[in-house]
Amino acid sequence: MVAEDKPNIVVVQGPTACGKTGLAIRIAQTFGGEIVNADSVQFVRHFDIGSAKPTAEERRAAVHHLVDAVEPDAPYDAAEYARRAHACIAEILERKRLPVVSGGTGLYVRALLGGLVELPKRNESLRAKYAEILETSGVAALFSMLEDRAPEAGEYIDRHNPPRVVRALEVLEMTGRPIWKWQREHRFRDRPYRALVLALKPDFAALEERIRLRTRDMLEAGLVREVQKLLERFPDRNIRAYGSIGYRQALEFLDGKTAEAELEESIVRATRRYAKKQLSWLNTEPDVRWCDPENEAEILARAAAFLSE
RNA sequence: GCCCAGGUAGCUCAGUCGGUAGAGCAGGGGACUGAAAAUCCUCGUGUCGGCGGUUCAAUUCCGUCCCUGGGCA
Repeated sequence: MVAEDKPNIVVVQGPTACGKTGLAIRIAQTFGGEIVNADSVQFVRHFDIGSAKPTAEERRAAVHHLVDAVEPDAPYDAAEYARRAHACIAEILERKRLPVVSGGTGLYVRALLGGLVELPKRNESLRAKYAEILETSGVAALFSMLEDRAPEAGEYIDRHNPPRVVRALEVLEMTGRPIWKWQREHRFRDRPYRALVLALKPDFAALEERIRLRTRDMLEAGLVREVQKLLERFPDRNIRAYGSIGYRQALEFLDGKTAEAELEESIVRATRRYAKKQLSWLNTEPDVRWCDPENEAEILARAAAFLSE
């Protein structure tokens, strides 16, 4: 397949609250596109207020896909996301429209644009076993299980990082080969699309202000009530999305661990830290084009140029 | 006014049987291939409330003053 045969897509990335949704909508309207969400929390149903899902008005302004795409208690991950997104993009292309991927979850976008290693997906029964070891003996015990079978594990795997150690063990068990060998052969080298990757870089002080306002809006819109209702329906606290920003803090508040006066501030802090991490992730992503989210005209011009090349 | 407990990193606090101090959180930097709004790594000089005294040496002991809680009047 030569480069010219690959379908065009536009990707909008950037830190949380920087205006991705608005810009994606403008791009979709201008070039006849449909939006494909790339945000791991908006992906989940019923987590609405805290994930800043597009409003009804925004959804009218442009078609949105992969928002509310999985149930909170269903297993999902970056690979599942990528599968769904590829299918979704294929349908949009069928309709002769432009896919506009928009969202802040760096790994999801990377999985979409570069692919993940083709490996077996998470194995729940193995994981149940590992989870028990983790609980009773800690990560060190899990890591030494890994090291026993693959002595060079320390060079490639974060020994204190449970998710990494678990996946490495799981892959070793299922494929008989260390995960890093697979990864070294792959290196996100799939290139299914010809993508324009726009990374929005806002003025940080202005972003902090937007984060504060947005957090206040979320609380006023009933974030805490949303969490209470979610708990009635999904009482399992291990549900992934409960750990995400806003939800985690609201849960702590409901459990009496945080005073009401501190709730807003704790969400703002976590959000700001997250924004920084997103920026730092994008710094090492290849092929991103940085742009100023305030300069919509320039962004549209870049997209137009890309599409007519 | 008297009694008690405190005043140590931005915050909450530990500690030094006298040799100028350390955790958690916050903050900075970084990593990131099926948990990714997650997870992990890394970075700690601050008149140890002020002023005196004892001592080779005081944040640590003594005195005094100031401040904050709580109790008794």
